[in-house]
Amino acid sequence: MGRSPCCDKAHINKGAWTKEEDDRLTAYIRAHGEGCWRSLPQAAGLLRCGKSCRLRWINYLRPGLKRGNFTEEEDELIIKLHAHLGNKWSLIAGRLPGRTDNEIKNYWNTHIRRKLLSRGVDPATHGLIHARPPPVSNFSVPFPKVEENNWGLSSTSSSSGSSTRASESSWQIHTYRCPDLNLELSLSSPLQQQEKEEEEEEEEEEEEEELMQGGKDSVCINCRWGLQMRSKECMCDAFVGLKSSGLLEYRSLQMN
DNA sequence: AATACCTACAACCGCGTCCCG
DNA sequence: GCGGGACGCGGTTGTAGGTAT
Repeated sequence: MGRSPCCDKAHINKGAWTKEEDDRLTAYIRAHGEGCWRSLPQAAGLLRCGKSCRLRWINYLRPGLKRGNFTEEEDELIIKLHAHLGNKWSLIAGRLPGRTDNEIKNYWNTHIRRKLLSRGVDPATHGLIHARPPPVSNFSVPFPKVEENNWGLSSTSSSSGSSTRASESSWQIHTYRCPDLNLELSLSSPLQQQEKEEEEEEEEEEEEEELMQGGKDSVCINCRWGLQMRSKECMCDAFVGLKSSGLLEYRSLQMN
């Protein structure tokens, strides 16, 4: 059962790469180019798994890689892209020349998460930590009668698995949950649902372009709902942009 | 100086997807 | 259409080096 291992683990090196291994891999790829990672180790005389070679090449040996600290501009770009794309590190890396997905992922988990937390922003959702629930009058959605604590000031330790180390355990992310409701907001008209789906790909590309141009008319959902930011300056740019060219539309509200 | 704890990041693992026969 | 191999991705772990006690 299960897939066969990618290589014979009994006869491969693991752990940190040596200078000699790096040199061998670099020399081989310079001579023969990338490709067929599975057979590369043997051909290059390396006792490594093909995956390991690929990772080493892509993350460290490949020419054109930027090493060293991320700039403030890169930080902000990563935050914007993450708000837009989520944990699609490879897509994010594609927007940052010279940076690798692994590097960005690590940087996110070690630096940017903390940076966002210090701004009062939940790095997982890009929403506010300790945010007050929006005034009920702003909703036309008929929620069930609210019981005590029904906004469910829920405490969850920050999300992403074991990278949330003990040092972060003191952080409690408080998010307001709608009681027993999985409320999915869709911004599309039900009548146009099918067309919309077909257009989504195009729009996504356009949005990405806008994003790259500085988020154009993006306004964060918190501003849209008139929520106060904890810090004085609004960080709309850090959130998924909702186009300010039109009102937030609830034409299609799906309650699951 | 010794030890515990923390941080950063390189590397590994397993799964999903793609491609080809 | 199906199955299997290879690749790519994201999550997770291991560990070296730094800092605090």
